[in-house]
Parts: sequence; structure tokens; C-alpha cells
Amino acid sequence: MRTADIRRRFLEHFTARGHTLVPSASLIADDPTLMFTVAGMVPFIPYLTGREPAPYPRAVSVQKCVRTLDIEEVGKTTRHGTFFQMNGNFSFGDYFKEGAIGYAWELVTNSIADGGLGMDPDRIWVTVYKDDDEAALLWPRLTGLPEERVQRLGMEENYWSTGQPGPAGPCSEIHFDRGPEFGPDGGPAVDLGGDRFLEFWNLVFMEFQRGPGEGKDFPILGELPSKNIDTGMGLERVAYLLQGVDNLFEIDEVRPVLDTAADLTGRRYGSDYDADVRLRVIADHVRTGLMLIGDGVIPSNEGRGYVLRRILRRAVRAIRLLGYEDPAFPILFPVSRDAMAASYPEIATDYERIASYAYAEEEAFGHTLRQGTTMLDTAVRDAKAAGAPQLAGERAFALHDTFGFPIELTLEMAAEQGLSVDENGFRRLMAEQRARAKADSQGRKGGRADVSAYTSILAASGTSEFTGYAEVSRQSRITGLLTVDGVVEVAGEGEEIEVVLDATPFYAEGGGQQPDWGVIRVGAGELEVIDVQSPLPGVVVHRGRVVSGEVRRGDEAHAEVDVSRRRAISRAHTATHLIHRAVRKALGDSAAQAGSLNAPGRLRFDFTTPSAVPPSVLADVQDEVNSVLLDDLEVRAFLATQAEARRIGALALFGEKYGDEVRVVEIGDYARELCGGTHAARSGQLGMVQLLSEASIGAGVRRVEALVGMDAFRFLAREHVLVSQLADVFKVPAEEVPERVHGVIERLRQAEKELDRLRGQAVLAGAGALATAAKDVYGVAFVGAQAPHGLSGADLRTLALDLRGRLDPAVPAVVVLLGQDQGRVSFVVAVNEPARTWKLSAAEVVRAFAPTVDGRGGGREDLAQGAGSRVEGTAEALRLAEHAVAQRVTGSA
RNA sequence: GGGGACGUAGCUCAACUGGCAGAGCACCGCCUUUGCAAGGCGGGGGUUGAGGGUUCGAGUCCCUUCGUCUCCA
Repeated sequence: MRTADIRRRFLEHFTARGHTLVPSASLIADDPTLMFTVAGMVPFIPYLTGREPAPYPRAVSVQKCVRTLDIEEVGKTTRHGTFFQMNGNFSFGDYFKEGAIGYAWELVTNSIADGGLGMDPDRIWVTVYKDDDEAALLWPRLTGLPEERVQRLGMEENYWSTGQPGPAGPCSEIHFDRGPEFGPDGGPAVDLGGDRFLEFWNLVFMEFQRGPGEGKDFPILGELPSKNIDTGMGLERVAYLLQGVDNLFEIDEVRPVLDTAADLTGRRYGSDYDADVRLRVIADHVRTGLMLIGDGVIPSNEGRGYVLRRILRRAVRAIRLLGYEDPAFPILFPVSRDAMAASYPEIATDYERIASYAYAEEEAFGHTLRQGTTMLDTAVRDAKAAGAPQLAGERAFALHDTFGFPIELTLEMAAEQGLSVDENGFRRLMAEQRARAKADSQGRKGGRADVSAYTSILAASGTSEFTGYAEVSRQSRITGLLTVDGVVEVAGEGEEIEVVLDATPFYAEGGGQQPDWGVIRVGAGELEVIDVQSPLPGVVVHRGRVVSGEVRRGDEAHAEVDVSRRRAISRAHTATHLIHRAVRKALGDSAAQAGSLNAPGRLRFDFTTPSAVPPSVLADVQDEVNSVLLDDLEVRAFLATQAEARRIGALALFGEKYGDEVRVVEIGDYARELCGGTHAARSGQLGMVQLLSEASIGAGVRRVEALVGMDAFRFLAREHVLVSQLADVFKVPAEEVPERVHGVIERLRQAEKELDRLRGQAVLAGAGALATAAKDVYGVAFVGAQAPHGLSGADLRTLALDLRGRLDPAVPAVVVLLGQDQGRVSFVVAVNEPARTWKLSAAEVVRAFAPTVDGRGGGREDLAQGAGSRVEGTAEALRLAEHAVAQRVTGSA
């Protein structure tokens, strides 16, 4: 049975039983504490914890998930994969254990013709929590399962809770017996974690409220007012059971990639364990990369983007280690796309964009690999030269840390050179780095990193409503107050605080739009707001300083947004939509928004496109946007369902919440997209839009910046003045300024070169005479002279080198020149090759006479220079230099 | 957020403990040669990312800043 079939059967089974179908949420979790959506229940957390009322009593979903915690295990075991899909049915205070067990059993054992999965009931085993007598009784009673195939396990296996106070409860797991060839008899309780009894569905019965405690050690505070069901069936696991293959890498959605990789590298899957592991890694990581980019994650050096980068690079590394050197993603990604498109059509429609990131990343990694290889070669050479049998851990770590060279490759390539690597040293350094980063983040706790303070405010006071679309000031109440020390009741003048209101007109930074500023007044004081953030969905935090009086939790407050700032930001945001639309019209739909910044009067807009945008296209975009402003279109915002929004063609960005209702912003009939930001009322209010620059900010992503309204006007006015001034200075019409400047620069260069040439000639003018005046000092041709005044140190050097060149190269020669320039003495000593074999050193000669001119200097054996301040010492210095030469020659002869 | 590395000619990179800014490719000219990566000779091309500092002297050392790469969180 194809994976897409299992998925469809699951959804149909539960929708037929009154469950609301909820589409998979984005892999980018709507929770700042989570990197990715790591489990099927993540999108339902607010309902399961009772933080928000559930909009439906029962729900069913197939949720995309990514987990990278055990990334090192991927490919080595049958079940670790970084991307997987969780089938889940949920009940929010509706049915409980009996319903959950009954529905599950029906789906698992109903025949395929009846829409079930058609598993053999005789091969099903279940486990329940040891004290959950209710479940232990229900299973045999509802399903006819023999009691001996219902086993009791402890807290570790069959009890569920989050790490924090909140809901908890026993769970019950359904296993499939793969047969005696996979392990011993006796059921999952005996073959715990083995390959024979494979757990594929976990039913969680949330019935208790737990208190604080570590791990599984916490008190039960009582029963939940509303008992919930949360189940998770690993789609991949079921697929590999039903498809009769050995692991999740061999199912229909993954295997094609594995086979293609095997073909590319000339391997036969199943013939070599190490190669098999690598093939499985490739298959898994390619799929994960595809799905992550599909949900809007972009490879980068931090956060989610970094995890994605690591996954992609691990895939590239694996295929390189299998001996394939050419770009592999352009071959592998389309295969993965075709395997996944049945369940996720957007992967196919959006493929061009996804591919551009993936391919670029492979190329970028190729670059770092080439650099790293050179570094590794020198490291290997050094080690061999030193006679060391192994590469130091420090070198391996430096390669990894600085050049991104993976340790596996270091091991492999060192081995080829007959060297081992000090892996323990490497691991120690990695651990140190980890400890450093951790210590750092611990040190800064209490700021935004820790959201628990906000969670408690949310729990106590509920969500704060945003009213800023319709109004810019409002009466409300302070429901939460924080300082650096945490939650407080009151804050006095001068304190930096954070305030939460029950309802606020302040826009929290989000969607690229900068936060509002303004003031919050209470009876006894006033708060100046300079930042507004939403650390958790539903919580709006106003940051600022108490400028007078005091602010107290519970105070009635008057919140007032700085209107001119807000308007300037709104204009920028509306302009961003127009630019987005115009760019897409000009470049095609592959030019998708990749980020934006909307600040007062100016904006940045990042979008994906394979290459630089020609200036002519930018000019067209700017023209078009400004003509739309002149059309003075009405800007309208309204709520719509996802389906409606899609029908009317609203552009949806990645990482949008898949809530029931979305906000659509449309500008006349010109642009329409999902957006939570604030906007101008009519396009005419923008005045004008001026594009400033276009640049690359990374592979496949370009950024344009623009000014809006008065800021755009002032910019142009300034430029105009500048050009007028230039035209004035150069005495030409404005259009001819560039040509004129070009000409002037060219002439200046010519003049400088000519000057240099003449200078060189002047410097060398006396060289011939000086050379012939060389003195014989015990067999050494010695030239000692005062150069003409005004020569720089560099000039002296040129002269000295020229002199040295004029002397007989077979005869030892020493040239000593001193010159004066602006009250300082500079000097150069040059020594030729034969003189050096006579142990004459230029640096030594310099040191011999430098003190007589109060100078210092030094240099190499053949050329040395320096400078001093005592002009009167020049003649004496020359004598000393000659003396030094004489002494050295006679002393060593 | 915390570390590490790198910014030198159009490109790829050299330049030892501070001491003459260079090579290969590309470009231009001339010569040779009817042959698809042609050879020879000659030539142009540099604010060593930017700004300070130390020093007789900074591509090199120190500080600031911008950019790129990379590891950890």
C-alpha cells in the first residue's frame, strides 16, 4: 500500500467518524521555543493544555515533522529519520479511552476493502501503563484481543507528560509482530526496543494535572476538567510494515532517491553496510531538505537555517564519500519531489524556488570543501614532516570549526595518507566549544530567551487583543509588568520595564514591520514605549522606560501610538506589497518574497531570483509602482478562510499559520496577499517610491531597498542639489558630468604616472657617477654617499638597488646611502650576493651607524633601512658604516 | 547570542620572526604560425575592504568598522 494511500485512509477513517480535518501545519513551529514541528500534536498544544478553547471537539491530521536530535543515528537504525509524518486523531473533552481504542482498532484491522489497513489481528500486541486498569480492561473487551497480548509497562514507556506542570496521563501503544525471525517471543514487554514488536501507534490519554518535578518524578495534582486524546501513528512505520520492507528508507516515498543515489555512485544497495548507511542518509536528508525549504526555511548560519544547512551538507558529504563528485542535488531532488508530490502538491508547484536554494547550497559546500582540502593537505604534510603518526585533535578541530570541514572527511582523507586522527582530542575541543556557548546563553537568561515569565502572564490574564488596525489609542488595563528581575507589581520612574495590556493598539514587530512607538499613561505615571514584541502568540509586550511617576499592575492605562511613525511605517509596508507585485510581474512567479523590513519611510525587500536583476528591470518596477500610486487605489483588509484566500489568488508566504481565518490585504485590483501588518488607506498616500539599490545578500536571494513618501522626495532633492553642484564645479551640463569626471580621473592618472617616471629618473640621475666612485675596502666595492636632499626612504631604496645592480655582480659590494628630508635622516644599506657569502649583513651595517643619527633601523641580510633625527651625524655615520665593513671583512678573513 | 578564519591585480592565490607587493590565468600590443586550451617577446592593470594606532618602516602587529566563510547554541 502506498504511503499516500495509508495517509488518505487514515484521514477518511476519522473524518467519517466526526473529526474535523486539519491540514498539516508548517514545519516552522508557531512556538519560539521549538525549532521545528517535532510531533503531530504540536499545532494542537493550545487546545490540549486548555490555554485556548478548541474550535472543534475532535480533529484529525497528518502532520509533517522534523527531528534532528538523533541525526547521527540516521541510516544506522531502521527507525531514525529526520523527516517523518505523524497521523493523529485528537479529542478535546469529547471521547476518551474507549473511543480512542475503538477507532484505532477499527482502522488497523478493518479489511482493505472496508477502508481499513487490513492488519492481521493475531499479530497485534498492545501495552498499557501498569496502573491503568481501565485501559487494560478496555482493550480485550472492545477488540477481542487476548488478555496475554495486553502487557503492562512502567512510567518510562507508557506515561506521557511534557517537562512542565500541565496535562499528563498514561498512554497505550499498539505494536505489530513482524515474526520470530526478528526477535524472541514474548511480546513488546520482553523484546523492548527490539525489531520484532514494532510500535506504530501511541494513544495518549491526558487525564491528570501534574505539578513541577524533574523527569518522570512529579506529583499528580488531580484530574483534568476536560480529558483529551492525543494519538500519534508514525506514517513511515506503518508504511514499511505494510510494504513489507525493512525500514523507513525503503518505502515508496524514500526508496527512489536511495536507488538513484546508488545508481549514481555505482553501488548495489544491500551489499555493503557502510555504503548502505550512506545511501540511507542521502535518501533521508534529501527529503528533509526538500520539505524544509518547501516550508520556507533557507540555509543560513543560525537557527533553523543552520540545521537545514547541516542536513543538506551531510547529504552532500555522504555522496562524496561514496565517490560521486559532480553536483548530485539536481538529480536527486527531482526524484524526491516526484515521490512526495502525491501528498504535498505544493512541493511540485514551488519546486523551482526550492531547487535554487538546494543547488546553491551544494555548490557553496563544494567551495568550502575545496578550501578545506588544501588546509587538510598542509596539515597532513606537517604531521608527516614531524614524523607524527596521527593528526592532532587541534588540527582536526580547526578544520571543522573554521573551515567547516566535516570530521568524517578528515578521518577518511587522513587515512588515505596513512594517518590516524586524534579523535578524542577533537571531541574534547567540541565539548569545550559547546560548554562555552551554553555558559554564554545561561548567562543571558532572563531576557527574551526565557519565555516562562510570559507564559505565566498568559496563563493568568489570557491573550491581549490587538486593536491597532482600527485605532491608534485606547483605554486598557495593565495585566502584566516585568523588569529585568522578572514579574513585579510596580515600577518607578527611570526603570526599564515591559508591560502587557489586555488590549493594545500597538503593533508588535512582525512580518518585517517595525514596532510602533508611543506612550502609555496611567493615573500616576507615564511610560515611553520604544519597542513592542510578541514573544508568544497572544502576548504583546511593550518595552520602555517609566518617564514619570510609577506604573502598577492592574492600572487603568491609556495607550497612545506615535501616529506619524505608524503612518510612515504603514506607507513603507504598502509600498513593499506593490514592489513585490511589480517584481513578480517583471521576473515571473519564481521571484518570491524571502524577507522584508518596513521602517518609517524606508523598506528592504528580499526576494529569490537566480541572478542579478538588470537595472532596466528595476527601472520598470519603479515606474510601475509609482504609476500605481497615481491611480490612488483603495487598500482594503479583510478576513477570509484559507480556501477563499487561495481562490482569489492572494499570495501566501511561507511560515504562515494555517489557522481557520487569514487576513488578506488588497490594493485595488493590483496586489493581494496574506498580511497581518498595517497599511496606508489609499496608494496615493504613499506619495512616491524610490528604489535605492539592488544587491545580493546570499546565493539566489536579492535585496532591493527603497524610500517612500517624504523620505523619497528628500532623497531625490538632495541628489538634485548634488548634481547641480557637480555640474557647476565641472562647468558642464549635468548630463556630461560622468564623462567629464571620467576624463579628469584619466588625466590625473597619466600625470601621476609621468610624475613617478620623472621622479625615478631624477633619483637615479647620479647613480652612474656614484657607482664609478665605488671605493675598494679590503676587496669589497663600497659605495657610501649622501643622497640629494628631499628623497624619501622609498626613493633611497630604489637608488641603492639600482646602484647595487650597476656594480660588478662577481665582486662583493656594499651600498650605503643617507638622505635628508624635512629635518630627518633616512638611510638604506644594500649588500650583494657575494658580499653575503663574506658574512656582510645589511642589517648589521645599519645597526652599526644608526645611533650616530639618533636613529633606528633594520631589515634583511641583503637590504636594510631606517631613519633618525640627528642630521649632523650623517658624515660620521658614513665613516662608521665603512669602518663596520672593513672590520667585518678583516675580522673574518 | 558566543567563538574561529579570511578580505592583496578582472579571476585564483603567493609574499618567512614587520623590511623591494608578486605568480598563474585573463586583458592589450608586436612577432611567429592557416588548426579548435597555440608559441615567443613586450605592456597595461593595486588606496593590500575602510578608518585609527604602534614603529625608522605595516599587506603583516593592536583597536574600531564593514563584508564573506565557518563552528557551537
